[in-house]
Amino acid sequence: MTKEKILSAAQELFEERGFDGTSVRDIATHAEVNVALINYHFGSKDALIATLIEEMANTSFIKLADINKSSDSPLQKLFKAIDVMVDKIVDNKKYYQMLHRELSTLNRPELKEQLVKSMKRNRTELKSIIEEGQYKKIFRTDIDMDLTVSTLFCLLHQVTNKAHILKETDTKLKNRLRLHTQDLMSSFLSKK
Amino acid sequence: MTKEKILSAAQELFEERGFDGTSVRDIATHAEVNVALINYHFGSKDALIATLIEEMANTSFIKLADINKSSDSPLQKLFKAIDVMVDKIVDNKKYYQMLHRELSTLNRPELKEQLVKSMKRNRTELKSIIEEGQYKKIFRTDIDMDLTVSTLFCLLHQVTNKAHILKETDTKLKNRLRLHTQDLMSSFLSKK
DNA sequence: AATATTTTTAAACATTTGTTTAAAAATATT
DNA sequence: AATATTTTTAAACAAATGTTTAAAAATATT
Repeated sequence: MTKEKILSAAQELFEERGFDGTSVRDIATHAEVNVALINYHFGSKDALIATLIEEMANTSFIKLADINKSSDSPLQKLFKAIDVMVDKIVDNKKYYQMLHRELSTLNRPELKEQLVKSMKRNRTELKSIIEEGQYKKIFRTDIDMDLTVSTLFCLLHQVTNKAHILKETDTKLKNRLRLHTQDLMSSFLSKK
Repeated sequence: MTKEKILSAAQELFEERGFDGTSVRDIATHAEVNVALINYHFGSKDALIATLIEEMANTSFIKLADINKSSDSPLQKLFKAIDVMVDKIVDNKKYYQMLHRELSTLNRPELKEQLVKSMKRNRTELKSIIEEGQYKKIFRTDIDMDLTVSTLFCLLHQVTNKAHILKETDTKLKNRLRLHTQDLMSSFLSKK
């Protein structure tokens, strides 16, 4: 109970102010709990962050494997993958905002590695969808695969940072993002 | 002399560890200067940051206006603009890395506003290039302009974060980035 | 019911933070 | 050369940080 209260208070404050910007006293106050309990239950602030990052690593994993296994065409798979990613990212805007913020701040390599690893799994799934399309002669092969996959991800994640975009309702935002991304990727990958 | 020493030490450390991660004593040591001189010359750490952000706002402005004024075709203009931006961003990787890191951390609205403003000028220039292409019936008009411009910028800026990409030489990196971006944008914007 | 264990509390601790002070040194002005 | 101003220094300051402590309270075990 206390542990959960601390964890959710920490997550909430971290999303808002970042790891460094949040003190253990902030967390304790917000969780309505004594300061010492954070160290009692987690050992240290760093350990608390590590616990939360483990959870983050799972949250940031997007299930694309099923899509990849289906019998859809590569383009259909790509579109479905974009669908799933757009939903997940827009539904967890604040979380992804924190993820990227901390990813560029975090100075503890093991924790960073954990986050990068979970994101890499998504990249791999997406890459194999595109490669299937190339193998089936539907997609161009003369592309920079690495930058292409990166582009797709950074394009989706950009919404978490753009204040003016975030003003829209989630439904509208999802639609815009989905259409734009699918349009962009299919224009780029389709053979001329 | 002292002021400059402090400023460049601060910039260096901020690029590495961020505003919050750098203490005034870090800066003083690195600049080989007494701690009190930071407050003597700048008033406060915050004022030092503000001074540096002002410089940053100028650095992050990329001169695209000349390109826009030339008699090139919209596609040529777009390609030239990408050229210029790729050069600037790759040549100032660390700086842009800091820019985006702090942009998501900074809690002082006036400073944030300053940075956003200088970046907005680049967006405006790029938008007008694309709009000219649309007006001249060379580019598609059924696109999400806002997301398109955002995509272009986040795509270019992504290199500052991807460790595996940064291992390459600048020349190679610039080439890859330029080719990929130009390819992507022309595939997307060209009418079918 | 008595005892042992776990959890919570308020207070203190040691560091680190940005900042100020007051004297010393360096430089500029007369 | 004497004086005034600016710059630099070492030391101290107050506030905030993460953490520990030792006693109290709550809970579990016997």
